[in-house]
Amino acid sequence: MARGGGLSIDSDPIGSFLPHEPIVLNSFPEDNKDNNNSRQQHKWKLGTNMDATVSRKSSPSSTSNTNTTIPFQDHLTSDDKMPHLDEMNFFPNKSNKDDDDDNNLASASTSAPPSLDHLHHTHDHSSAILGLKVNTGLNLLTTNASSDQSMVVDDDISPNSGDKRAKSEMVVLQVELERMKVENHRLKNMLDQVNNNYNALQTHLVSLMKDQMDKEDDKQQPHQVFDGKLEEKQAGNGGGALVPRQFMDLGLATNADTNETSHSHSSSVIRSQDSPPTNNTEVASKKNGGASDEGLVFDQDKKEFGRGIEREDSPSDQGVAANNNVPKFSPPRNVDQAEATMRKARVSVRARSEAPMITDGCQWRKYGQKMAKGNPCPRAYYRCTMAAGCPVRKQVQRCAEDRTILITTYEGNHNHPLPPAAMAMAQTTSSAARMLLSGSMSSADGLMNASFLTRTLLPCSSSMATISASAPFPTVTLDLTQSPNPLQFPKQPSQFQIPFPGVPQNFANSQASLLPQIFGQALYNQSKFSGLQMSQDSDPSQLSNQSQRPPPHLADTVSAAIAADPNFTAALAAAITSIIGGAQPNNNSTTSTNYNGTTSTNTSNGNITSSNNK
DNA sequence: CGTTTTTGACCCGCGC
DNA sequence: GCGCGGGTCAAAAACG
Repeated sequence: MARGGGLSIDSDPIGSFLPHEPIVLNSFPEDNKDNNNSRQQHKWKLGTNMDATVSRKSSPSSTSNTNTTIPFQDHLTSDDKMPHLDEMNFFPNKSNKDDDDDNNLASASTSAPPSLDHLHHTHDHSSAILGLKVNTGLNLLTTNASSDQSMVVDDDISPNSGDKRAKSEMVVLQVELERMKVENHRLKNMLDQVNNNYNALQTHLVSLMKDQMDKEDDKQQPHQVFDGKLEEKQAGNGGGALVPRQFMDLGLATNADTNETSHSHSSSVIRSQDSPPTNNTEVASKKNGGASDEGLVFDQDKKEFGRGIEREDSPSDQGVAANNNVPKFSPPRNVDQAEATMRKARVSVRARSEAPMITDGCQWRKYGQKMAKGNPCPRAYYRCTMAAGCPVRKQVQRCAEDRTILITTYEGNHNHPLPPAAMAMAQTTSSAARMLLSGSMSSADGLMNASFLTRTLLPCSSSMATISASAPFPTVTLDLTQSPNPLQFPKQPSQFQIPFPGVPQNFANSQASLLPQIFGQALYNQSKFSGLQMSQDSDPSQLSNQSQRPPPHLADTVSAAIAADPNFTAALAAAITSIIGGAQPNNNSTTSTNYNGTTSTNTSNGNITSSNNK
């Protein structure tokens, strides 16, 4: 049981909410400890999409679930065969049933798709139509459908018409020709449109696949990550104003890896652009011996586990070090030492749970346990085992004051795709870390963030999030132990207690695993907003003002995710979708903010403390 | 047999 | 320099 206990717990819940990715979720059998899980899932995901597309092409009617997309796929299909207008059968069931359909032509002729149908019929029953036209004059578009059959009969019955009739036919034919020209033009436009859609889709698909590839590359060449950082750092040193800061993005890699859409690029953008600060500047504050094996794979790991430079210089690095960043990196050994003094951002989650660990969707391996000072409960150290060399670690410890409270502290960013459940937590920690980091840029910003957090994210809770940048690591603490408080979540508790099908879980676990989602989203948005604000307003007072009145959309998003939807699954999905769909926050502007090392405390709620030491 | 946990030892940073 | 505390390693044990 204990073996892979994390797994058995992990196999779970959050994932199963996401309707979008049933395959992924189902692919998490409880006992499957295979590290390849996540990768496989993503393969499946991609494969599924591809298959779906193909199947739609081959047999449009075969798709069952994605009804909304079928028509579009059909368009694509038709578009593939562009030339055959007649095959653009928008109403296959009607096809050539004539009469009744013709009755609809008149009214339909004003809209494009029906006109196609119309065209169909004009080809097949031109004679009938002609007969019709003869009797109804030029009133083609309005009442021509009055009695199609009778017209045909008339045509048959009275073949011996005079010249007038022939002239009338000519006129009718001309008119009809004219109309068909218009129809043709319209159809051409439609084709163009469909074609454009198809091309857009194709482009999108290609870009997605390209992103996928890029992610793979990123994994293999994480040095890129440090590019921006170094440059920034050098720039900062050159300016003399910047003190080496400690940045880290928790879970960003996860985002990049798991969010298959436009997200991927954003993560790289963040790393290279905005973050001089952010980045995995996972400080090399660790001991030497720690580096051993894992450090060879990723720079992050080197930074994380080893003294960095030594390992980067080591031949074993060559594979990865082939990239051009190493030269940039090697010079500043001083920088590396300076980094050693920098701190790691951490995200701590407090939740009531009887379980030894909260559910976060990842696989963890315990690698150590220690008695921590001031706490009779031992602190356990876990390492993410979902991928070799994943630098993410977490500490789990029970609260000394209240042993029902489990404190889980995350640090590091995943270097592999994650299942939605894990992504949720990763996103949460990532967002929180980003927020923290952006807050650490300056006391003013930190103030804003702190205030923001409580006022927007947690309007009904004054003590659920704590930002503490105290030594040695800046930490965001998400306190999930109070959510059951009816005063704080007046009507929500039932939602958070929704049992997850097939996943026996206690309430605490639910909280621990779900609430972070909401936090994550809100924090994420908040962080985003923070960056935005910083880019536009540098006046702390304005920032404070901003913090006083959070943007409505933020509150809306959060509250919508939490409360609006009675089905928490949907709410969760919405939250995740929002996260995935949104662009990564761009904290670029914050990089110019000096790290002034001040300590400030926001006592607005008496719970938010943002302090930067050193 | 492979994987995970346990646990003592070790390393490192920090404060005195 | 020394001790303390935090964090990690790695051999041994345990487990499935």
